[in-house]
Amino acid sequence: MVNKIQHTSNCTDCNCKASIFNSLSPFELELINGSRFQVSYKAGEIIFKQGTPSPYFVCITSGLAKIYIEGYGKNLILALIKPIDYIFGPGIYVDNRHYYSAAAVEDCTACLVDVAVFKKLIRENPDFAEEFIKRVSLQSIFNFDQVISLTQKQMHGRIADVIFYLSDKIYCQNPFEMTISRQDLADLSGMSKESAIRILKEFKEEGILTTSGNTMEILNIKQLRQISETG
Amino acid sequence: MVNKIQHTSNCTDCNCKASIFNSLSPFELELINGSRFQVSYKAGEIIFKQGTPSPYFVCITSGLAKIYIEGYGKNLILALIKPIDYIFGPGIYVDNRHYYSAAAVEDCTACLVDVAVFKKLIRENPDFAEEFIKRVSLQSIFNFDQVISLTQKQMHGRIADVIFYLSDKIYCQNPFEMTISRQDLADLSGMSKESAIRILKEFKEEGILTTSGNTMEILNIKQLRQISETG
DNA sequence: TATGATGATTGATATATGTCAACGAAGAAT
DNA sequence: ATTCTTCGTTGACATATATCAATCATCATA
Repeated sequence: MVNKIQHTSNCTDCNCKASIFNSLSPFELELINGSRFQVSYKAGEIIFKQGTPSPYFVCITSGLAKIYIEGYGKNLILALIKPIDYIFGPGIYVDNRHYYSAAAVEDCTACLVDVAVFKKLIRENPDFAEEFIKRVSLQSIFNFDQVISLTQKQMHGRIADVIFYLSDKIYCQNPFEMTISRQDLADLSGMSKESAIRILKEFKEEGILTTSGNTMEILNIKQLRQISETG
Repeated sequence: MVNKIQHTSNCTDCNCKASIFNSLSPFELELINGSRFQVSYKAGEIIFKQGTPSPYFVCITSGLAKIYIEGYGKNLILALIKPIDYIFGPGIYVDNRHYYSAAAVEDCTACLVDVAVFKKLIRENPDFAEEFIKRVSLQSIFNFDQVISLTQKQMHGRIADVIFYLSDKIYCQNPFEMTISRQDLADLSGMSKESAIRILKEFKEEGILTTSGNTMEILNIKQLRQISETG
């Protein structure tokens, strides 16, 4: 399932490293580089499973991945991860276990870095530590928004939120190609696949958006925003 | 609303400081002490509001507080905070704003510490930084459990989860005195107050728990656990 | 071309849950 | 004691949402 690939370059020269690494010195980057290896995943493959040990810090360098909690019979997607971004879990500083699973949505390549090296740098480089805490904080804030959407909005509002998430944060264009499945859409918005499809259909009927094949275009952003805000 | 109170002691001798401060030296504690002041809140009073600047790190030294997100028409209680625990928000490292509100559920006293001092110590003391990250991580893990409960369990399971939270984590005894309102119970479990009351009534009818006045006792822990797990 | 397999879509139905309104209880204020 | 206010409780009802089953579309494979 996991194919190790030769190092294609080194971290110092890498132009696709996550922004958090900007706070590292060349020497520190070399440390990262020494423990790093590169892996590729095919769409659908699992990167790691909830509950398993967490020896690596995962940085997605191409493709699209999802992180999701395996709950009671269904999954909740916490976020989609695109390049250049990394996946870290709260377990790293608790019991070194994953508290969610990760899987490739599109074919992916990733750099894996030894967690011990990462933690060492957190201790030694305050700028790096601050960047890390900042990143964790941003993720928390995002999760807060998500929880409020999931627990206090009805299905229409939740789907609207997810569509904006895809358009604004993930694909970053308006007619965009949905590389996630309807099930993923449902797992992002905390509802059944059938319900998600029905809402999408209603949106199409009302002229709020169109789909053709896997391409989706938001036609009436204002109205969709309205739906998002009125719950 | 907020009454400043004289310092009753100093941080070095304080026997009610949060465990994270154990990693600080006497000198560092003195830094904290210098910027610290003590405040008391009456039950119901707001400690800080979502959206406002976040100049202090708040440590609850007596009483019970709640942190909650003000959403669309209703609130979601993220956690109850009891002594000796502290309230920190993700905004501290982002834009220095609060991303949730805090209020006293019971009469409370709290120590407020300048965020700048706190951040300075995070930079200078790696043990302190690690403890902080660990604490943030634990909070994240707790939030994950909460989100899954809220989004994937039905009302009975959610109420069961909240009752265990109160009994095991907050009041830490089995017949316990509920100092939170029914509305708080509802805001903890993401449902309407009426629904929360109805579930409680069913649990009483089935002999799972009893209430008299504000005292609640779980009679059938096994069955309640079962309800929590089957959603 | 035929044949599956997988995912997307639709319809019918049951039910979990919120909303609204009324009422009761307990305490605070007059 | 009386009034008022807040909180807890209950019932009736509407509806948001999941579930189940069937059909359809698409694509890989024989």
